[in-house]
This record gives sequence, C-alpha cells and structure tokens, in this order.
Amino acid sequence: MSAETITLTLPDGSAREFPADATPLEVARTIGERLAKAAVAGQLDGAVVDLRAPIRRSGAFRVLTAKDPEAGAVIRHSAEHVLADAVERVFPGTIIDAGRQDHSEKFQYDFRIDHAFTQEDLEKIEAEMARIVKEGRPFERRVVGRPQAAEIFKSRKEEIKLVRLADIPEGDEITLFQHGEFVDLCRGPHVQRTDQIGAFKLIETSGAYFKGDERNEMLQRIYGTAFATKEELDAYFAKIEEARRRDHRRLGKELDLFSFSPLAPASPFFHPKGAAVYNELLAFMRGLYVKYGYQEVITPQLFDAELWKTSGHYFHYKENMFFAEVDEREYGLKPMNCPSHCVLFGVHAHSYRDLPLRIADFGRLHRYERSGVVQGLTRVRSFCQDDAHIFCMPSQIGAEVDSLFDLMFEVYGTFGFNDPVVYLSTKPEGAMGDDALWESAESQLQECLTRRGVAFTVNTGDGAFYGPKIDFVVHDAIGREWQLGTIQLDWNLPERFKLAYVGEDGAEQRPVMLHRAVLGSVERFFGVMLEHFAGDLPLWLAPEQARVLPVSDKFLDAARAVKAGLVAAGLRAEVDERSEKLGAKIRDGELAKVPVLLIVGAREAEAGGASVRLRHRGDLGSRTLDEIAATMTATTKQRALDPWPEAK
RNA sequence: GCUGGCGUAGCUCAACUGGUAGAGCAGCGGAUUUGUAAUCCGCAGGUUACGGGUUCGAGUCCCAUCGCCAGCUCCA
Repeated sequence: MSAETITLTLPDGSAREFPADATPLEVARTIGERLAKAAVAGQLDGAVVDLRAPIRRSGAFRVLTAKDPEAGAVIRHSAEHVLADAVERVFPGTIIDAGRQDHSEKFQYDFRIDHAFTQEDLEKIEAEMARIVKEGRPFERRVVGRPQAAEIFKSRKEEIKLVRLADIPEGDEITLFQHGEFVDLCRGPHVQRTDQIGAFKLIETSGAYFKGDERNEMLQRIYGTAFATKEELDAYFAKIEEARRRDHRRLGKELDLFSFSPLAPASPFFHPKGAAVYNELLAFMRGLYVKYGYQEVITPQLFDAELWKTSGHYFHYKENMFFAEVDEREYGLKPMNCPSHCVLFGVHAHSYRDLPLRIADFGRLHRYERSGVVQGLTRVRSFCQDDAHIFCMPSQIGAEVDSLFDLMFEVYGTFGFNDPVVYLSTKPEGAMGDDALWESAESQLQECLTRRGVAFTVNTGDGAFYGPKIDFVVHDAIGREWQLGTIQLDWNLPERFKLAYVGEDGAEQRPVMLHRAVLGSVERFFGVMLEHFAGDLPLWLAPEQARVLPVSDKFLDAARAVKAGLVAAGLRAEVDERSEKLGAKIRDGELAKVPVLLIVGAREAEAGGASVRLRHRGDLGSRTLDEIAATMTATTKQRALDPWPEAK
C-alpha cells in the first residue's frame, strides 16, 4: 500500500482502495448515491468519524445511517449545535460556551446570558430549533489555523470561545463546524444536514459553572435529547417515566418504609416496615459473616479528635465530619469505622497465626454532605455500611480477595444483580508505599480476577494514594448501573497506627489492611434494591410476607388461625380485619405489594387452609396451612427470588 | 455551597389577573357480611413550611430562613 492510498474493508467483506484523503462521504458515493444521501457518519474500526474528515488510514469501514444505533450520538451532537444556534437567534448577544462530551443520551449547551431560562424560553428555543432543522442546512467542516479561528470568534464577539481555543493543545488540528450562520469550535462528527435530526426535545435548564469549577462564573445550561425518530424519542421519555415510577423516595413513602424530617436533614427514619427490611439485610450479611470467617464488633460513635489526627481524617476529611466539644475536649463523630478497628487491633499483641483477622462493624456513620448533594437514601448524612476490615500479611492479599469475590457474587446473585462489572484502579501519582508493594498487590488482584474469568476494566492511576482498589458495579432490572461493593488495600493506616504482628521469624511486621463493603452503605443499597425490584420485594425481604383476607367477618377467626400458624412458623403475616368486600381487601393488598394474599372463606375455613393469591401470578387455588407455611418458610430460608416455585 | 424550581389536610392535588382555602383517598362513626384490584351514608381534619413586610384585604406580591426537587460541584 502506498502512502497515497488506503484500503477499506467494507461490511460485505470486500476490500477496496481509496486515496488517503478520501472522506467517508466520498466512499459512500462509490457505494451508492442513496447511501451517500442517507449517511450520517462513518465508522472506522469501530470509531465514529465525520463524513467530511479525510479517512487517512486503512481499516474496517462502514457508513452509518440514522438507522444505526451509533448514529444517535452524532444526531444529538448536531442537535446541540442547532440548540446553540437557536439560542443565539432568540436571545441575541448570548455568549456561547460549549456542549457536552458524552452524547450517549443527552446533549447540552452552556451560555453566558444575564437571564435564567424559563419553560417558555425553552418552548421558543425549541420552535426556533424546529425551524432550523426543517431548513435542512448542511453542516460544513473546516480545518483552520489558530489565528484564523481566533479571528472568526473575535469578530463574532464569542469571548468564551477564545478561551476554549487557547485551551486546545498546540499542534492539535483545529476544526470548525458551521451550519447556516452558526459556527462552532468542534471536533465533530456531525450529520450532513440539520434535517437528519429526526426528533428532539429540550429537557431542562440549570446553572453550571464554567469548566465545572465552582470558583468560576456560573453559566446557564440547557439540556435536551434527540433521536433519529419520534419513536426512539418517546421510548427515551418512557424510560425516564419508568425510572420515576420506581423512584425509591416515592416507593418508600407509598409503602410506608421510611421518611425524612427537616429536624434531621438527609437522615432517614426507617418506619417499622422499613426497619424490618433493613434488619433482614443485616441478618443476611451476618449469616454470611459466619460462613466467611468474620467477627463482628461494636465500636463507639464519638471519638477524641486525637484519633482523627492519628488516622489523618482530621486533616483530610474534616469538612465531612461532625464535631462536638465537651469538657473542653474536642470530639468527632465517626464518618468511617477503620480508625476504631485499628485501635481494636492494637488492643492485643498479634501473631502471624491470628491473620487474617476479619473485623465487621455495622456501626452508624455520620458524614456531613453538602446540602446540594444529598438525595433520598442514596446520599445521606447518617447511615451504616456492611463494613469490614481485614488485617493480613501482604502475601495473603490474593486469597483474601478471592474469598471476597465469592462473598460479593453470592450477595449480588441473591438479589438478581448478575454479572457485576469490575473495575481495578491502580497506583496514582504521589502514592505512598514502595513500588514493590504496589506491584505485588496489583498483580495479586489481577491474578485473582483472571483466574476467576471475571471481566474487568483497569483504571490506571485511579487508585487511592494508600493502595489499589476494586469496585463492583451492578446493573439493575432496567439496566442502570450502580456501584456497590468496593475492596481497598491500605498500607497507610497500619503505618499511622503503628500496627504490628509478630512474624514466623519472631520479628515485628506491619500488616496490610483491606477495607471492604459488599452492599456499601446499607441505606443506599436499600434504595437501589427498592428501585431494582420496583417495590416488589422478594419474599424473604417483604416486611409483610402474607396478608390473610377473610371473605367476610364470619371467617375472622379462621383467618386469625392462619396468621397464627404462619407467625408460629417464623413468618411475617397480618389479617385484614376490616369489614370490606373481598375485592377491596385484595386491591389494598396488591397496592401494598404484599407478595402472598391468603383468602379464607367457607371452603377454606372448613379445610383449615387458605386460597393462595400471588402477586403478579394470581390465584393458585386452595392450600392447607401446613403447605403454605412450608413453602413460604422454604423460599424465605433460601432467599429465593421466586416466592412460590411449585406454582410454575 | 451555587443556579433555577417547588413547599396548601396524613397522602395526591385544586383555588382565573390579590377578594370567605376545596376535592379524592386515608382516618373516625354508622350501615353492609361481601369469593379474587375500590360497598354506601355521615363526621372530623388547615396559623397555606417558618418569620417579617407591602396592601382595605396575601395561599397568591416582596425580603429573609428552613426543607425538598433538578443540575453544577464534591465524593479522604
């Protein structure tokens, strides 16, 4: 292959030669005029490229049209320019900043304008955008020199663009995209014509700091989204609606699980039902602690500031802590358990034979979170973690991590969070501990992941300064990602607390500490899980596992007997004693998302059982009390997701 | 913390440009005795988040505080 030609392998497998400066659009024309017309972008070795940018290298190539999912980001990116164009037209004098990096779902643009956009403004802007889209203006791509670009933005009085231009590293190619009158500094890619933006909608406005830094001026941001078709746009909003329906804050209120009070901002009150669920989560973890060799401890809430000075929190985490002064002594409310576990480790002299020492703690933690960041149960100021610290020898890291993986996968699988995504973060700049320690630890972690065949992503340099870490991200029932578990290696705290064990050779050695949580914050997990199940908790977690519904008051005693039998079997059951019609009791039971409704009428009272109605599955017919209790206790014990396997 | 929005009965929400705060559900009382997603009648429920102000008059307009929501930011 000469320098002047490139070879492109097309989707049909054919390899064709093109001049090196050929653009995707030109390639598309050689395939077909209709394809060229429909083209939205090119794709070279998986990367989406602009139709007008010379390809310059060989590879697997294809033309993307609006039908391809990869085209969505290009469409949204183009809609973003149309948004900025429309705002400049509707609000002359507005200085534009820049759009969004990630166009996988949304687009956004920031503006300097002495006015906060209102809903009516958005409508006006949308109307203007619609006009621009309809006009089918072609996007033009231009490569320009730095002075030329500066000249263009200066003449347009786009002051912020000049700052942005200056931020582009020397030597980088500077490209401009223009449609109609509107010019923007942009890498692309963009669609050919504005009318390829099939359907768009502006979503909301907000303030946003210039370059995301709160010391900078605040700009006005507008968010929107766009798709090739109206159907896709509707599907996007349907998904948002589905997420709203599952919102744990809404479900928590509807199901009477928890609430908040202005008297304790960002600190949940778990009602009796919520507390029942919460305690089941803890009981689940406690059971696993026995299996995995943990010892649970209970440690104080409030510590002398001295502890936080030793741990380093006093200097690095103070702004997230609550303090109190009593008897002229400064105390800090614990935001983490690790320092107290270090104190605990120091209580006894330890032999290498004691290690690994696994210390679990469900202690309540308090962290001051800024008022703007707290949110439902997912970001609170008072919470507890299924926290544990493992003190071990550096050589034991691999085995400990291996065991942690078993634990993590067992826990996540129980909730139906299958195939968690794993991230490994490695040594950052300015880390503590010598390179040999880091290398050994990182390779032990990697080996463990590879041995298990767990797919993972390495975040190079993203580890904490005190050690590498592994994060677990799960997908919920509607595909959203949640980071839950974490494993962090730490050689800093053992050093600070001068922890030691006596090794085989009789010499004192420094242990390594592993911080780990599986659920993470139990509060946050509670929220995530509630959304994952859309409020339909599996039987073992349901605060009210069964509700007995007498067909009429005549069967109240029979209903109470069924409840008594279930309670005796260790189940959580209630009787609906209201003199309502059966239909009303069923409706209320369903709305309360009680997994098992047990109906007792003349037939069942006679036979000493109940008719079983399962949520989402309906009437199963009559069962004896013994059968009901046996099935429910079995699925509860197994923590099965399916409350009634025999019904299938 | 910042920008914007919001705060009315336990819950969900009404109350046009300032003019007597209202409904459904839940609650309570009564009637009804019900067979797989709402039986009927009645009663009660409010310092309109909180504190000031403008006005003859404020749920509505203005200021401050608290909280909630979205975004920014933070996440040793």
